[in-house]
Amino acid sequence: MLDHTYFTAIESPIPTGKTRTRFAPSPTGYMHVGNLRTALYAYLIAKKAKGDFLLRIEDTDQARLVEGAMEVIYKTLADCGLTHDEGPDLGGPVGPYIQTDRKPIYAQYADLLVELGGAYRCFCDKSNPEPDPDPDATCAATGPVKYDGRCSRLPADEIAAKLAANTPYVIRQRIPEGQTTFSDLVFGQITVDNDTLDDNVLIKSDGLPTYNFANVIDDHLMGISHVVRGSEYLSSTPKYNLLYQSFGWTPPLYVHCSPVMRDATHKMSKRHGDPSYEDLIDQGYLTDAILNYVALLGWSPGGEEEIFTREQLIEVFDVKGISKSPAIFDMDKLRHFNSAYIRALSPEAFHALALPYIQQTVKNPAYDTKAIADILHQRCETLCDIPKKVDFFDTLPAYDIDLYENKKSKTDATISKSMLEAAIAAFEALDHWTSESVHTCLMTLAETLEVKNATLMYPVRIAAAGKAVTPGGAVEICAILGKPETLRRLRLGLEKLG
RNA sequence: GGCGUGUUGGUCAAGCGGUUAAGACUCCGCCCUUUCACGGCGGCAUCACGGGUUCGAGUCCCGUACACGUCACCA
Repeated sequence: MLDHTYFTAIESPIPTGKTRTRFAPSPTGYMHVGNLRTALYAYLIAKKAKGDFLLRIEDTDQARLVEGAMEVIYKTLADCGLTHDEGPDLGGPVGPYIQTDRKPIYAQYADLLVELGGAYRCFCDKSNPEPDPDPDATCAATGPVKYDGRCSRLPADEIAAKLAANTPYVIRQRIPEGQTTFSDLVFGQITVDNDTLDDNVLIKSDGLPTYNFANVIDDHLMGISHVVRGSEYLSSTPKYNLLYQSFGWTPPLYVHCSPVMRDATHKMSKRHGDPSYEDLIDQGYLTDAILNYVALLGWSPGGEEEIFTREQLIEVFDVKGISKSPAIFDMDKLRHFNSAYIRALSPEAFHALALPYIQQTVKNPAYDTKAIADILHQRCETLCDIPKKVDFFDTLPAYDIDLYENKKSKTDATISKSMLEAAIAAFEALDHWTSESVHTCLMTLAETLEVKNATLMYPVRIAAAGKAVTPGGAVEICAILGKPETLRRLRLGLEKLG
């Protein structure tokens, strides 16, 4: 006989009606973009309702554990500001928060469920084949391979005998006849015939629960109000609802999210080389930009505004805006968000972020990295754009003289030559070398020469940088280069022009 | 194969029986300009298909196609 006081004792101390969501990854790999989005939505739902966001680790598959995966999860959540209120590291009122630490709890509830008639012990060992290498193909060819349920019909004395003989067993869910309906906040009401459902294993022979069991027990005991997860669980949700019914519990609200795709037919995946959160960071994307973009992938705020801080997202987020169809991850749009976030940074913040990238190609300590950061600030989409944009500071590239030919600024080799001569003369006479003085010097010179600014500026910039496209104009570049180096490069240009 | 779900421009998407079918990204053109970028203006381009229901359908119903998910002692 089961001790029912045990269950009352460990029933959740969380007040009903409180919004609580959870992010429940299994530590099997890296944090892909879809995962991050699920975590974000769960966080937003909780915080919008002034509720709790918990972290639970689903590690019941001992074979798939990956070293270091937990650290990636903690670090990503922390970096993104998706701070949890309860979790393995923080503890909390409904712990433990790691499933393998909850093993005794599942065993108790499994026994209860057997007693309640919602599950049965299965002694079949034949039904433990090696994992099918290609279950999809098998099902397509042979149809579904359902367990025949023979152990569900075992007489009591036979069960007792097997138990007494220590026969290993699993616990399977008993699926009743009829139909099961559940409601999802994104997909609406879904009904299935119970005969399409299998008597799934709830407790494995190693005594650990499967996801199918653990998620129900944990979500209930932890007082989870909204279960936010990927839409791959849509098909098994009826089974979970049946479990809630057997226990006499109220099921949570479901929020199933469609996947983030790499193209029309494939999910984002590590195998295809799609970037994880960490990869994106390495590629020079800002956390806030990634978060903002990911929030909008498969969710629409309704209005025309697209840029939101995390705080604004909490305010504006609504489950109603989550879309049912999958969304394709668009790197171009991420770049757009990233450049907007970079431009919105303070000059100091940008300099701090950009410095290591600048130093990849600008090693000459004479150059003012703050000034270089300033000319880059409004001009890069990712931090990784930086090194090659400023590589000309350390070494003047070998450039071709037709670079001097430019229609818009009305320059060609001949005009450029005279412009450089004039600029060199003016610069030689310039003692005080600052951005302002260089600017005044050049502007005055253009006026004296009676040419448009571009006609003078263009050749000076080409000679100074040796590149057609540069961050900043002639003035900024010359100012950073300093007088001697500017003059050296301008004279070199003059030489080239014959 | 069974079951489930989805389908508005190239991409993200708004739309909730009557709209010139929003907006953003991309791309193109123009303006601004010291190259580029930023910014401003403009442009290309969409309701998967077929039947209904209705005075009227992207919007509701049915079917078809296609796609995805699921059918593990994985989650």
